[in-house]
Amino acid sequence: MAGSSQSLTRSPRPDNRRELLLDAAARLFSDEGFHAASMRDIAKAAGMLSGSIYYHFESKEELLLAIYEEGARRLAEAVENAIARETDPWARLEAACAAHLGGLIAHRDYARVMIQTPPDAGGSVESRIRDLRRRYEARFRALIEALPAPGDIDRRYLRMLLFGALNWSPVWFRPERDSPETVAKQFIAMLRRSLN
Amino acid sequence: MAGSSQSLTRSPRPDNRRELLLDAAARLFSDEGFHAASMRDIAKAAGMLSGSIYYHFESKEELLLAIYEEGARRLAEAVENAIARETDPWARLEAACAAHLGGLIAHRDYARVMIQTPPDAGGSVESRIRDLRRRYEARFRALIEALPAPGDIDRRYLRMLLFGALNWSPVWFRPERDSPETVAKQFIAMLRRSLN
Amino acid sequence: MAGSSQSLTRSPRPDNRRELLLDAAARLFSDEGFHAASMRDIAKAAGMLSGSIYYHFESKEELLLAIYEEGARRLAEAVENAIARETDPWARLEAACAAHLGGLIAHRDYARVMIQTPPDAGGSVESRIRDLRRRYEARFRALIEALPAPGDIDRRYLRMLLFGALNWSPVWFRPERDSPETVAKQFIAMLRRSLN
Amino acid sequence: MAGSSQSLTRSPRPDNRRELLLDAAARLFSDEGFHAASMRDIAKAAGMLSGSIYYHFESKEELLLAIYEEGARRLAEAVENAIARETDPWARLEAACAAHLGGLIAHRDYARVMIQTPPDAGGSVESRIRDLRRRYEARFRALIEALPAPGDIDRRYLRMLLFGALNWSPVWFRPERDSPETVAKQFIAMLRRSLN
DNA sequence: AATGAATGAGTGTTCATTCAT
DNA sequence: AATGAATGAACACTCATTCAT
Repeated sequence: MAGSSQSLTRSPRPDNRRELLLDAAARLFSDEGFHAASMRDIAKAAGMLSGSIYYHFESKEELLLAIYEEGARRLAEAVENAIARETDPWARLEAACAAHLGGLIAHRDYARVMIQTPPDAGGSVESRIRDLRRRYEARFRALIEALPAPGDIDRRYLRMLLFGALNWSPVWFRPERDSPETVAKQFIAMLRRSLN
Repeated sequence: MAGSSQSLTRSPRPDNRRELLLDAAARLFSDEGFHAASMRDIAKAAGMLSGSIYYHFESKEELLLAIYEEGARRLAEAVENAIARETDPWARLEAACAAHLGGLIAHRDYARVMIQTPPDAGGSVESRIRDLRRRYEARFRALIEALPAPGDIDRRYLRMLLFGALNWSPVWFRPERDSPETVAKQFIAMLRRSLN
Repeated sequence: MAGSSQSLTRSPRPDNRRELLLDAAARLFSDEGFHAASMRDIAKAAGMLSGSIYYHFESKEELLLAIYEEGARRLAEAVENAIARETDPWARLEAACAAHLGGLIAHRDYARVMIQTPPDAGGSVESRIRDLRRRYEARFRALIEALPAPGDIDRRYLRMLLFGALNWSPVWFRPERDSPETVAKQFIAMLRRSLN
Repeated sequence: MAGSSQSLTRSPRPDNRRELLLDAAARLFSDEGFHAASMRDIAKAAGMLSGSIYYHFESKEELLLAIYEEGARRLAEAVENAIARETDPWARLEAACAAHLGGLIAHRDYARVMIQTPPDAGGSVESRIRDLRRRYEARFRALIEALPAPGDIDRRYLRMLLFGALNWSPVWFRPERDSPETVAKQFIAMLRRSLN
């Protein structure tokens, strides 16, 4: 009785400490890089001491992995929702690009961690991160495969051109200047013509 | 006989220690990142002790800057030579791209350090690095400005598309599979059509 | 029995780690000088590792400052108590000198750090140390100002004579040979006559 | 023939490099302390590289010893000349004090190194430094012993009072404000009265 | 008489991590 | 769920010193 009433009155927020920590880490990882951001700084930004992080995460690398997972989940969800509304292959690709770019604004820190983290970083969680990356990119790969009529253009280089541009966008994208839809429309417009 | 010939070919370390150090640092910075690569590791890779580095470079950041400078110098030289041979704006841009991609193969570590180093990293040498980056990118900016007939495509997004693809290329470019000339030709072909 | 008494006397390190560290640092700073004493040595003398110091003190200089503060606090307290018991200006000055010399015995290491640390040492904590020094010396300055009848003697040089002797005393003072009261009485006797 | 003519034309300055080095070291030792002053800094201040010092001095400690010796020599010479002109014991002591204080101005860096160097610093040259110090102080000890009529004042404390004041004088002595003769006259005036 | 280049131990400090409480 | 306190290895960097030239 006492126990149940206690569990009802206490802690109005279930596990928001983990989220807080994730947000703080995402910001520091994306701003300063994985190695330059210290557990102390992350803890301080989340309002706790560095040792306390280890109640929520086993290690710094697991923290990175969790951010990567969360970032991939959010971006994938946005892309999924966007392409579900379109049927034309080019429209689907453009919607995916717009959703990806939109995700960079909405989830800036998580997205930048995803993109900046080199494929060989992360030590013990390296393979799991590579998996997430591959799975996320697979969506775009499929969307490009679904395009009609390659013509004399190698589909692979088309993919690399688009991938590169999307992944590099955090460097130059400014929400106050660029809109995800406009950028996506322009990118697709340039490439679309090359396949007709 | 052996003695005299030896005295001619002697001097096992004339003045190439600085270069050796630069090469080792470039490899480690590009493989593991600036912060993850330690001065001890760099020194060991160059066959000396960590303290000895400081005879040649004032700090780790100065080492990074030196690599950046050398990388920018080599890539710029390659690009300069390439575009000097062409007059047509599109041909010049394609030659520049091929030279840039070729430089990624010839000077892989230096080039990757240049590209991976985020614009806000580097502490005290940050501004000098940003300068080098800007100067190198200015070449491509000029080449794109020189293109005829923008049409309904925003030149800025064309530049971002190409920049992104070029800068991302170290991630996917494999010399045994991709040739700089082929990639450049395909990239330019895709974009050229969009402006006619 | 043994168990319960043990649980009462337990806690081998309650919160005296900071004090322990301060004592160790004071001894090493006073014996070898600020620069010659290493954080590793200080830590070892306090029974911990060098990194552990930084949980208690932000830097070596903050450690110096803390010692200086503690030393100044103890000496000032002793002097304050001593002069409070006297009303005659000369008796007050003599009591202050005796208390100062007595403090050199009771808090030898702290006092020697105070006196040996040159006014221009200490880097970032320099100004705070200078402040402490000035405040401590102000007591003696005031006591000397309160003396009657300067005569043809410049009060400033009287102060310098006494200051110098007091500050130099750690060099020659030996508790087994000199008593604070005797030394103070002799010093004051010599100077008192010069003002009548 | 070639040799002798060479030795005549070359090097118009016989061994001024050693002096230059000594001056530079004295300044740095006195300004920053023995441990804080590095051989690199000393060398740079003397216009050479750190390794070159070792042609002139066997070690950093030998450099310290040399400065101490030179300082003691200069001060002793000044004191000797000064007391030779006086016959009255008090006049001789006052002349010695004035000469000592005058030496602090004329040979500021050397004198400060002498006074600031704690008796236990210097490692292998420690005993030789202690010797020099003792020998210098012996002069003053003898001058005080030569004073007439101790009265009820312990001669030892008179010596400590004067020694302390003289040794502490670098802390407060400012040539633009204090003259060696005035300070010496005032100091001696205060003490003289106490022995009559 | 001095240099260029290096050494290896040492500096103060920070790191991710642990663990009893 | 988090803290206070510590660990031990690592960090970038500096040190006095050496030595072939």
